[in-house]
Amino acid sequence: MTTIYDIARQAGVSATTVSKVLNGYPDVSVKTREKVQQITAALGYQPSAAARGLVTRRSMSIGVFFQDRSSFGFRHPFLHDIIASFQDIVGESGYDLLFFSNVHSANTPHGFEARARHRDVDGLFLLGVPRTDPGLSSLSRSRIPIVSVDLDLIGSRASYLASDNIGGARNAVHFLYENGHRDIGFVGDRYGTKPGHDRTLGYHQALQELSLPYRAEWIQEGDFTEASGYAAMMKILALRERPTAIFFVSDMMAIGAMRAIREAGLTPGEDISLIGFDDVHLAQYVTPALTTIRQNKDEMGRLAAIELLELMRNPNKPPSVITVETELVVRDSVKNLLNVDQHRSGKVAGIS
Amino acid sequence: MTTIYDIARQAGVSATTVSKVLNGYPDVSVKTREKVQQITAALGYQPSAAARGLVTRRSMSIGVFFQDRSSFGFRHPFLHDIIASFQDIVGESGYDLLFFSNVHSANTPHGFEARARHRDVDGLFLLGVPRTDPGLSSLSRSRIPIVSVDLDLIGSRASYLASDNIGGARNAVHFLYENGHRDIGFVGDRYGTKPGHDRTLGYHQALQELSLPYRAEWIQEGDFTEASGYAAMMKILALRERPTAIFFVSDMMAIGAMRAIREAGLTPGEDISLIGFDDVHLAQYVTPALTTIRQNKDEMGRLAAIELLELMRNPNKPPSVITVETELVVRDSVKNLLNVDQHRSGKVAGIS
DNA sequence: CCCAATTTCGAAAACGTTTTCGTCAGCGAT
DNA sequence: ATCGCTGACGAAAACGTTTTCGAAATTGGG
Repeated sequence: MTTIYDIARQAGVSATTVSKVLNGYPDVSVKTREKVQQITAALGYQPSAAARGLVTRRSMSIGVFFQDRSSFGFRHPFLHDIIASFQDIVGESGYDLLFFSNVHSANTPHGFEARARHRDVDGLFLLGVPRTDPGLSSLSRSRIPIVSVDLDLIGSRASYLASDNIGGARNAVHFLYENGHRDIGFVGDRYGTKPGHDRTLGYHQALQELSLPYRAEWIQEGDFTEASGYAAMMKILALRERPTAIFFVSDMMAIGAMRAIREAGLTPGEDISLIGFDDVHLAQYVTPALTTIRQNKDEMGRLAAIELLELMRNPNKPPSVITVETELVVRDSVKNLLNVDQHRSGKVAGIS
Repeated sequence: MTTIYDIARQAGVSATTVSKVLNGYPDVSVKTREKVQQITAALGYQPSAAARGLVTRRSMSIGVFFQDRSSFGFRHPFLHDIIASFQDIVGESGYDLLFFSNVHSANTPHGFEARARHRDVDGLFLLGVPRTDPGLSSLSRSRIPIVSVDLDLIGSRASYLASDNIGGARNAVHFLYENGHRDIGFVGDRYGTKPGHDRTLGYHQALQELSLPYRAEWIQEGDFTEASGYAAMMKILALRERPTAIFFVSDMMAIGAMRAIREAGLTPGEDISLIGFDDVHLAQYVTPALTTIRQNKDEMGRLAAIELLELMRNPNKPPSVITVETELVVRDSVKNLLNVDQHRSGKVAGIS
């Protein structure tokens, strides 16, 4: 390995001086500066991150705890998009991303915090970690900057970011209402995730705001997967009195429900209207194309990155709760009960 | 930070001894060993990866160069699945994954190799890197273990893994043939990626094997995206003599083509048969459900991991070329021209 | 020219480990 | 008693940086 000493020798200066030009210190003459730079380039020298990190206590890397297939066994492409956007931003500031393996805390005896310390990461990004994970408690007391998404982690240096799930859910119900629907069912989240909880809240709020009746038999629960949406729909289809529209807390469940509806000999979007949440890639390709509440993934990643950068830069920055707006995407899966001459728009509203 | 010296002091031994018990050296008595272990646990001590890495020259991390939106601007969920599977395996051996930011080598002046050296990664995993990237040349000469997927990187320590793209493409064409199709079009890859190239090769081979005519006007090119599939299909639809079936080198292009076919007033899977490649998640939800050649993502990740682990463990291991088998997934998008009483299977062949 | 101020440079300590090698004690065999 | 082993331990060097602080060299003002 070529070290700082090799350069020093060739340049006829001390290692200290080399270090200084590499780090942009001002107290070195232009002449030696240029000489050192030239030799550095010629040798293709790269500083050792380990050695540097040892003394600076920083690694220029951000630790990521990312539970892809969460406890209920599905993969959420959604989170990948957030991460990609996140990395774009922090990458501009020179940070690389360290993805911890074996994320379930069972395998990481000392929990998230210890592993972060071990690697000397400068910050932490949490996605898809179940809020019940016991390893989280050590994090809330940690002094390492953290941003988590969809996980209401509170701590002195931990900010938390999520879509406006309550507002989004309310918009979904209001949209159905505006299209003449009064009997509105709901398929929620069995696991009590934070987003699931908030969307349920939004549903209930909207019901109240619109003076719509709460019908327990129209409420089902699922686990965000296509299969669970199918199962939930089956139960609703078995009812003698059915809702005219249903709000699903995830697109995949709505898509599963479409299958159930079709199997019952009915037409989704015609006999029963559906609206989802997320706007997964699939939503626009399914028939009928799914009307949904889009989560702005790029914006989520971007804001998470900006927040974490700021937390890392400024040790006195207090944590925040960041909410990013959702957006109604109208496609073809909810029927307008008021207007006969409704037109089905094949276009995606708001897509640029 | 609690260091090895803190433990040593409390245990009344030297730092050397502590280090030895932490690393399982045999020359320490059971008594002191247990004492040290107990104190270590009590203090929640975690060794500094930087300090350790500085002396051992290993980091217990694997660098990942992963170009998500590749030069032609699409995201491939496919690669995420491979990475997840890869990480599961290497994680068992204690490796974490370091994702480099700013992957396009323009931003990484000294290229992949220098960045890997900088971080002291023990191995490298490459996905989605265009084979034209100038930064690759330094890698082929590198002595750091590398596994790349879909990129025929050769080097003394670099193995390369891909689906059996030739065989898969041949199977696709043969399957169309078995269903009575003789006029078989092709939508290939404009960018000359290695997989695209191999699938084109497979198409040509199959044509020869089956003594089918090569019709230049039935060959189009795209960039793997839905939009480009749509465009390619438009051109083919404009022809006076159309093929009865088309093989697309990616599912997304086939899905785009479906849209074009429908807009032309025809029915995909009925008037024109389609077969794709990849088996993306979407494929089973689109109508008609897309018949395709599945790439075994889990297996790819798993084999890549095993190969890299072995390269890292054994400095003398020669590199290999690893091919993983594809699998025909029959759905509803190719019509059987031979049998009138064909049955459309809604089931996905081979899904567990 | 002299002194003070300013530039420019380098010695040395520090960061937290691992690893080599030597020391020392104890012990069994002669 | 002596010798040689073995088992247990520690001193010290090394890994490649950064950073502090003092020394030396240069400059500028009078």
